[in-house]
Amino acid sequence: MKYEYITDRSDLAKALSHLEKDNFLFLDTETTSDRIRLFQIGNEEEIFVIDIFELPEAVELLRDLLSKKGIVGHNLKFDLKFMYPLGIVPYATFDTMIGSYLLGFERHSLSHVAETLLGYTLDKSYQLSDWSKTELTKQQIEYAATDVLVVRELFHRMRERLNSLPEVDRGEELLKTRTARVFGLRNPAVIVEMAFVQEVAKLEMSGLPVDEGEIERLSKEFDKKLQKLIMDFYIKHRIDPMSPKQIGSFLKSRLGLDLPETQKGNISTDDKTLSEFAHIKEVRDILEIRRMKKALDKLKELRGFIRNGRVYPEFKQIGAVTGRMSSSNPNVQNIPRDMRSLFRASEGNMFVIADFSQIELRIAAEYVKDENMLRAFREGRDLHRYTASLVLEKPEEEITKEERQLAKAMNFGLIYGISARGLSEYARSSYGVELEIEAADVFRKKFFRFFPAFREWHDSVKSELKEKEEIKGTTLLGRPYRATTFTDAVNYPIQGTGADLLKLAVLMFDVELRRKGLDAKLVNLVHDEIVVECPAEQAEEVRNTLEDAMVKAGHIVLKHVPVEAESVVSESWTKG
DNA sequence: GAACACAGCG
DNA sequence: ACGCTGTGTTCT
Repeated sequence: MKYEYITDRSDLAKALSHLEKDNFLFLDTETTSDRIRLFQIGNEEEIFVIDIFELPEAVELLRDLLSKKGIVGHNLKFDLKFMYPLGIVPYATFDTMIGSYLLGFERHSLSHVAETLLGYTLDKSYQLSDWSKTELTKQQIEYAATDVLVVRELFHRMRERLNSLPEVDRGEELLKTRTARVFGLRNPAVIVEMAFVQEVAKLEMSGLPVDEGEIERLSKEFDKKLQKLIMDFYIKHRIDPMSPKQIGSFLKSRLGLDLPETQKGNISTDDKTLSEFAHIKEVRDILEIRRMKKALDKLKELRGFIRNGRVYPEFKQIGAVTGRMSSSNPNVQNIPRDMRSLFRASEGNMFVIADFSQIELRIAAEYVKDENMLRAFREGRDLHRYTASLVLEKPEEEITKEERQLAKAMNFGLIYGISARGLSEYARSSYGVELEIEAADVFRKKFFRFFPAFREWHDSVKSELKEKEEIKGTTLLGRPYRATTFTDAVNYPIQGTGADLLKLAVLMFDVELRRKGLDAKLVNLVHDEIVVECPAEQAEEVRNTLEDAMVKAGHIVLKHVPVEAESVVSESWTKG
């Protein structure tokens, strides 16, 4: 393998001059706990291993060089988080780990992907070796260079595969972006994901500000209350209200309740089951204890992650098979709505919060090309109300709240792969609407009469799954998916297109921020919602910029249905 | 340590 | 009925 270990100033200048003609470079770093030790960088012919401990002045040269170059690497989020504090910001990114996700591989580490795509067996044992000592071993340096070599070979195979994905009829605008041009990419979803790597790195660095005092206060208060509730319950009934098993047998044999069984044959005591027996005092007590416990758990989780007034969650760029992100340590995508006021913009700043309205239904309408639903959206109707009026054959003005909720359950059913039993169940548990299975089936049939493209779509998915055991398709922006069940097959393209749209909106927002010289930070993303923190005096302009970016992204993804975004400026993560 | 139940979000 | 993560209990 051809590589050069650079510890000398004149060698460095010469090495970097060899890389100037390329549009993109292959890159990896080796780091100690807090900073970069080695910078491995190369083109198609050469690889240089630059020792930053020996040559700190390399940082400035790399800053200049990389500001004009695309970089190709594996899990670039990791490297970018070390590079940004040094002021090194690449012109564009291509991440072979993200490529692995997009191509639907099972495992995504460099060694797994190298094996899948190149048939290589990689030795990663040096990755965790000591990169802080003065003299690195020959093996360490060779290991460092090897990673770049592997990434280089991976890139060519991977680009070939990504560029061979089915063509889509939208997103042409994205083919002119820097990411597409620098790396020669043709699939709009791939272009979005590769560019989005930098957004995720910045998002993780920003963190999310919290009201630490309030979290401490509430923790103490809830802890006290919960202890008392548990103790009172135990004194009365001599069972642990935290144990579903004990609760199950208590409610069944001591109170004589007729509770259903779980899959494993246990007595079901979950919220949806117990809420039917909410007229019984003991059941209400259990539910109250559970609610309090949950709130306390969430507070405890948050508390352990606070560093100088913020939490720094980990975001997986492709956390779900559909392309959605996920968040952990702490998870900031499942904060209870009534606890969101615990997140407060820091001194002098405000949050700008925006979400897409009814985005998955709009996507579904466009995906199946249902003329009736598309028209309803174009006419600016409240779609749940409209559906209720069609199915119940009453004017929209006469639709009650309950009837609208029922229609909402039906509309959601479209996205999840509706069944009469599922609809009946969902209507009751999520919306408190009683609906017999027979009645649900009548509604379902009517529903499909009014939105015939959905019936045709569901039918064709079913028959395709009878012929083969899988369906392969793409989202509207060309993200590939593979489904083996009916419900997955109708859900993946819709949820996946939603993920495409959110990521595109964030990218377009960032471009506009830089153009306008605003200094807003992305601090959270929750599937159809974007949360930004910015100086209070810029908030209104940032709000307009964000909403505009979301709607413009909507126009790229959806051609036949309008996209609407709602936004607010707020001190805390709440509406208004 | 794995599997399950439960509960929060979109 | 689709997609997630965290906590705690129970089973092995």
